[in-house]
Amino acid sequence: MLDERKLAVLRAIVQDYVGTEEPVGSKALVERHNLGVSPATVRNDMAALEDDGYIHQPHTSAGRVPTDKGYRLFVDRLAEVKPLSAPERRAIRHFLDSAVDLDDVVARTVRLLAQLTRQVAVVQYPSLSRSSVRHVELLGLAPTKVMLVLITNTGRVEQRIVDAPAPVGETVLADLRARLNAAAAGVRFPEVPARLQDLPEAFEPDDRPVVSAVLSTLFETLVERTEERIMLGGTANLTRFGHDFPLTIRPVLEALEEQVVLLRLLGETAEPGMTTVRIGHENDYEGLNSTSVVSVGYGSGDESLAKLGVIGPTRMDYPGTMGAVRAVARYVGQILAES
Amino acid sequence: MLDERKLAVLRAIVQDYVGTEEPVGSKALVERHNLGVSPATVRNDMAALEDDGYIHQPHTSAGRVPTDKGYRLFVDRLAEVKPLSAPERRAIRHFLDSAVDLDDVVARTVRLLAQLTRQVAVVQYPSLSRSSVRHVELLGLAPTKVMLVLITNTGRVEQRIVDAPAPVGETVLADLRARLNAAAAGVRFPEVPARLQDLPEAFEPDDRPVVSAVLSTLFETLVERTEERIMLGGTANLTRFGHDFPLTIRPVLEALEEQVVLLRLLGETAEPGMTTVRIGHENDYEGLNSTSVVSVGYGSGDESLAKLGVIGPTRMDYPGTMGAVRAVARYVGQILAES
DNA sequence: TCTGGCACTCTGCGCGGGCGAGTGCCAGGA
DNA sequence: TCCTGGCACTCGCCCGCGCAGAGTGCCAGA
Repeated sequence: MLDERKLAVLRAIVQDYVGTEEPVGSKALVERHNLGVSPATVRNDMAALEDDGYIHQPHTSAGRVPTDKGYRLFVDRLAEVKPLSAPERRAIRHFLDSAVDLDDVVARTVRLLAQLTRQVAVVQYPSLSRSSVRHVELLGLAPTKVMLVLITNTGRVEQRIVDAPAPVGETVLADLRARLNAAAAGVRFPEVPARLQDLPEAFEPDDRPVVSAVLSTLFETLVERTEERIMLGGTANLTRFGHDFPLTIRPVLEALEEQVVLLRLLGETAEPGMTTVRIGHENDYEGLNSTSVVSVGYGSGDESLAKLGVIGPTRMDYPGTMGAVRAVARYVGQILAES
Repeated sequence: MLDERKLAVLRAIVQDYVGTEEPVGSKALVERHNLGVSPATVRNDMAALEDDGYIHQPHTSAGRVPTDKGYRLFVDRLAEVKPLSAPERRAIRHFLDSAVDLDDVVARTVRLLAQLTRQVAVVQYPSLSRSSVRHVELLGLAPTKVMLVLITNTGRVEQRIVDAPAPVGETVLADLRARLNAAAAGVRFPEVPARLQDLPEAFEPDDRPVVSAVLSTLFETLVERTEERIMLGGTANLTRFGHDFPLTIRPVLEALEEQVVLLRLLGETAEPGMTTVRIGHENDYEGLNSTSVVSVGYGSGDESLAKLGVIGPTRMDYPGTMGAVRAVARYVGQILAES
């Protein structure tokens, strides 16, 4: 069905269209790529490609534009990931090395990705599922209010206010604090609930509701905070999207405001280095039907901590973008492993 | 120079233009507002207003559009801040009440502001410099390493590692923790050093260097961490900006990516409730020449903790926006005071 | 000082024609 | 069998034209 030449034609179409943002015709194609055949032949191939749904003609007398399916084939079989140049790699390395803390690493990564790809960059905070509890602190703020402070072995601190169902005595609080730390200190997040589930029984029946309230808040904190945070940047690059502005850009901006959507977009976790490309309608979210997402897992060592990626028009430079995303992910992983 | 009627005309022009987004002519003006005079009279007034630079004519045969100066006059003398409706206030209250921690309060505030005003919302995290100490926690990590956790009355948490000059015993740590909290709890940051300066003398000479090390780290934390954080949202509302899209929106998006610019935009701090409006060219930043910023200080009690506000086109509903911004600021202040 | 009338200006819009890019098809040649 | 050159055709884009409508400025009169 698709011989070598047809694939070459498709590749050429994608490349040209990405460059010019205009439908590409048979004549221009043979001029810019030495395909070794005449425009007429290319036209036949194009007709075949169109029949198979890889390209599409906006109007009868216009050139061809790749479809989502066409981009998909291009990404899967035709594109070679373009590695970054040595100076670029050095710049990345240097830029990330000067980060002072986790927030800074993430912020810099976002900037970097946005600048390199000239698209919208999204970076998920490293997952804490491998973290463990260093210390849990409880502070009575008011008779029925307790502040819970969780300190992780990575130095991260999370705090929550617990509304207790009954007044909490200072002795109970101290007891609970001691027992919590005895049972949970050094334990990895996912295992904490199991270690603590019997804890309420160590207390007087009157105090158990309070203990349970504190515990459930703690569990929530362990789970929730872990995966949720995302930072994004480079939204100004959306202005390079297309000429038919507001309609294209609005749903994208709306999507970007929803953490949930962003998280789903980055997709299920995968091994570090595993690059995922979702093209146009392959994204569940409707507003992103004309965008593609290139994402990759990053992590220290062989375990994936989180994902990062970029969001851009389906008409994007896939090889370049994939190269940049991968490179950044690798360096971020290294930085995190070192610190 | 500007009699009552001219002011009424200006007010009417601003109101109509904000509503319709189209230059407003004399005839439409007398039809929609009962000014009690004929279009011809209004035209004369308009000519005068234009001479004084309050309004402007895009083309010879077009209606008038307010200038920055016109909006300024409107805001200063003609606009009455529109209070929110009772249901709206209830909704705000309810929405903010369900926040679980500081991050959540800020995030919800941003969403709220963006939705209420249908513009881009910006919320600065409560500043540390005006906060007071709620609790200081010390954790021995290693013989000569102590983690210092500072919890502020606004729910913010800062942590530092202290390198002690000598091994620190658990009893000393407990003693220090107790004394620190006794002396500093509830005290405003700037006054903390004075309260604690004699503290080392309460300890054995051997332990004093350790105490001093902890104290100096604490003082540093109080002062240093001025790096103000900002959260923004509602960027999708930018798409309602104008019809001449990319050119208007791009510099705005670029500005919004720069924390520094945002901080400058919110401006110098002021008392809580003090509403500031910067119109068009009154903003230093060039890219925001066709936007206005409505900002207000918020805080618990009578002291301003930080600012929040919205950014929108100069052609915005100032009374409504100011009302919403003020109301949200007041509620956020309350929430922070309670927690 | 306000009003009604009048002439004038300018933008926006719809219309129609010409241009050009690009196509599909076909017959001839390797 | 596959490629090529040629040819007729289609259709979107651009340009210029003219018209309608909104809005103005000015002036004379109340």
